[in-house]
Amino acid sequence: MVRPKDPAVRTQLIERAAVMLRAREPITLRSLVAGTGVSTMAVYTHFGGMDGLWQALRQEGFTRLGARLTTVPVSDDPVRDLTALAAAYLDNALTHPDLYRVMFDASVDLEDLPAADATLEHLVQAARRGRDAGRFRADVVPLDLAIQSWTIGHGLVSLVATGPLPRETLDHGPFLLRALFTACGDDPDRCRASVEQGWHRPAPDDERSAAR
Amino acid sequence: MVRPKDPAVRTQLIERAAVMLRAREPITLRSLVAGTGVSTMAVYTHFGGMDGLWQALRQEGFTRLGARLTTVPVSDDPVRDLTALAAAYLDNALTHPDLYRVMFDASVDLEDLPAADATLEHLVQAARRGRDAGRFRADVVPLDLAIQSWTIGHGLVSLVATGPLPRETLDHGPFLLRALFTACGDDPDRCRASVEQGWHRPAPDDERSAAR
DNA sequence: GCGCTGAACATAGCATCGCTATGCCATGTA
DNA sequence: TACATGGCATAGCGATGCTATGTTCAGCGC
Repeated sequence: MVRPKDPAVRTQLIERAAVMLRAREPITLRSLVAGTGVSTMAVYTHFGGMDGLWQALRQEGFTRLGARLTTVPVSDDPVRDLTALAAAYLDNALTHPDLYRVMFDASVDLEDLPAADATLEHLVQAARRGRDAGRFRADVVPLDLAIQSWTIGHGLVSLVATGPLPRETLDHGPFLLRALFTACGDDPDRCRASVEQGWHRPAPDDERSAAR
Repeated sequence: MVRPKDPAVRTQLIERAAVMLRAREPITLRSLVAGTGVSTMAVYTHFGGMDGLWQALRQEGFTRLGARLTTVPVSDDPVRDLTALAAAYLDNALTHPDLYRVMFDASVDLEDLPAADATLEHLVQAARRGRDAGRFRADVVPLDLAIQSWTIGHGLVSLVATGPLPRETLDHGPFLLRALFTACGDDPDRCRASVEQGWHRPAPDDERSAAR
């Protein structure tokens, strides 16, 4: 290693790609490096090609999603928190719809699995706290409940963001979450209150404003 | 119209594109027409370009899905039928994963909405029968329940087919459907039995064998 | 402190992509 | 039967991702 590669170039290209993605501009090898001062070869030294760039974009998407989920505060009501996490998931996906599409459009890349698992872990923790707090039955497996919550969130957002259903479809979220949580043993009335609070909790908008 | 366009060419190209899709071969204008005897211009006279071909492929996917759902018999147990429809939806998506991806990957095309609605209509009918039969509460809106079922099915299959989760994730299907149906007023015990029967009902394999 | 080494980067060119311009020809009509 | 018209084949264009080749510069041994 006689001449280290400049990490600033890497982040610059990823950032520019994310901006172009949001602007609905086609991301092309030449259009990506145009105006940056770097040449097309930089994409190959840093990412190994366009495929590597897309993979890096997926990582960036999961990183931003993880940062967004981290802003969800932990309260003494795990069901409310779990709902808030789901709401934050939907909000993030609709705030960065193109990035979200990139994260799940491409064929599965094993390099992306750890990032996806890290995302899921947020839900697993909340599910575990809900079980330990007695809101869910003792035989509820936190990972299973997390996957089921993720299924509802991902189903909703992909049918709306990249699918044929209108945005109002997201209003089914609280009902679906209540159905799930109640089936896991939560008291219907408490569940309704918790989901109501978690769903409508105003999302911290630092992420949204900082991203623009 | 002095020289009518040959409809056989159109179906031949769509069929070939579907085969190449299943074979994981990249579908290219030139590779598509290679060996068919027709030239690249045929794609433009019949589809107006590659975008039109992809749209035709989406239509084909919805058509096959609709045909698959039609094979689900109507019984005297609407909840079982609704579960069987969901199971058939998953089965179809996993039988034609690449076609399924094409159906939902692309940006929403207003031309595709009627096809998607026709798919949804199967679920709406079953939901309505479930409500009229007294299995669901009278205030259950069939369209809402259909959308909620679709959300679960699409969430599961896209997290598995084009996402990071393993195939066993589909086993969460019955639990999620029971949670949903029970939340709509179905008796838990009857619901469990109906979902069990609908989920494990052997899928008619004419579609699967005919497609290969 | 200097020259060598090798990786990062710039440039040019290749194969292939989707698409279009153009000409031929088959076919329905007068 | 002669014509007009739209389907289809051919050739070529701009743009794509990628690679081969040359240049430059940071880091190490002496």
